[in-house]
Amino acid sequence: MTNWFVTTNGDLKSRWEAAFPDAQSAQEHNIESQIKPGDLIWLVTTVETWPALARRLVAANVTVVILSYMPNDREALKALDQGARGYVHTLAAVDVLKQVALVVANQGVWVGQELLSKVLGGSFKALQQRTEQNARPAAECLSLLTEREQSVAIAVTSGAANKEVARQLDITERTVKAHLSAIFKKLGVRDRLQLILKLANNDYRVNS
Amino acid sequence: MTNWFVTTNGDLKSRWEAAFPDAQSAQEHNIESQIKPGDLIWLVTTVETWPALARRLVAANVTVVILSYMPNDREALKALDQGARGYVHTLAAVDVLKQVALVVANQGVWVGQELLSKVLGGSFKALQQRTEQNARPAAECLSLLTEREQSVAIAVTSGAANKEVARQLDITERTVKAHLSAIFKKLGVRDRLQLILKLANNDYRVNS
DNA sequence: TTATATTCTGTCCAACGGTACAGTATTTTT
DNA sequence: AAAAATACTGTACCGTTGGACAGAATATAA
Repeated sequence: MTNWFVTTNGDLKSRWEAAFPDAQSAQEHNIESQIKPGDLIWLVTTVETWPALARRLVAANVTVVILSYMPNDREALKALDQGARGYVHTLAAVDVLKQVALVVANQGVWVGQELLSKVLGGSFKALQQRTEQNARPAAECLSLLTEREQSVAIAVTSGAANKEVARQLDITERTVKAHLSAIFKKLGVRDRLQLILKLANNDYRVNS
Repeated sequence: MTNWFVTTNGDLKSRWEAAFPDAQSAQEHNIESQIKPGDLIWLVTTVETWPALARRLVAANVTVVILSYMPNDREALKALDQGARGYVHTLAAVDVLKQVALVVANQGVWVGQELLSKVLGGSFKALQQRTEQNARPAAECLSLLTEREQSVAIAVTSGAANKEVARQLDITERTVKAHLSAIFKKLGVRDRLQLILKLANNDYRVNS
């Protein structure tokens, strides 16, 4: 994995090197021919075509973080919309840059806290009104299960098929079935549907 | 800085200890008297009063991360709105927990990539659309169906098997299947599980 | 009156789900 | 040290599910 810093004029090289000694610098016109999948690209918004470039880079299977001298909501949204995995102030502290790299390398997304709450702020009220039924005695059910069984139960509760659960937990489908059988027995349900309903705390019909 | 894990019953202690050997466990009623500013509090949503508790903890100058067994958009928004700095699956891998700790300790915000893109993906309008869609689940979906299809959908959503639905509606199992196929097609779901989740307004998928 | 929508039914088949046997390895408890 | 619990995998069986073809009767709309 290589860190690439894409700027118009090679600015701020010393900062990049302080954060990532092995980092490479590149320019808008030559970056695309040098990248390898999995690389991490830091793209400064002073590159006029940054949105299109970011999109192409993302399509090429690299991770893109946008650096802006003047961060703002709209630009952040645009960055994320292009598939960028981070949006940071260009002059963020070196430690922060390292942190961002860690996060995006681990499938996370980085945006600053104020920014996030700002971006989400508008829709809070509407959402809050809708956040009502939070009763969840699902906890008691889950506590009857072993740790692994809980993982399986929760995956199933999200609608996953056995094969998908197996992939998620990196075990065979057979093992998923074994866990599920144990789950059904412990919770006294006959199948995954009843399990969902039980964990969703809806009353369910056993039979008729 | 101390890591505190707040649960209802001290569940999953082994996981916390694997991630943070020095972590302390606490319960809803005694956590507030023990914390010091700068501490990191992991709060599980099975604690019924987690939103209010989170808010008070944030006000006390500690960092709060919300852990949920069944992550979903609304809950995530609520968590962030209370001032939480992270929102993670309770059963996230130990490595992920460590990662989250690093991020929030450095003034970052952690939400999963999928969630964030779901929330931010596209634009504000898209966000609002999505929100609206999530806000009125069953009614809106059901109105797309014919009367008979609705009956079938509702029966299935209560956990009934095809045979049971057939008995309830006094039709053959074959007809139930026919209705179901139409339902799946209209609502764009692949099976009865996803149908339940859709009608239960809980179509969040864990992991990838 | 032709067309469309709705409701109902049939057979066949591949894929999925759950169980009945099984077993091994590791850790925890007694 | 023995027993129990946990995690994992294998083969085989059978019922369920959903789709691929289908077709037929009735009501409503163009």
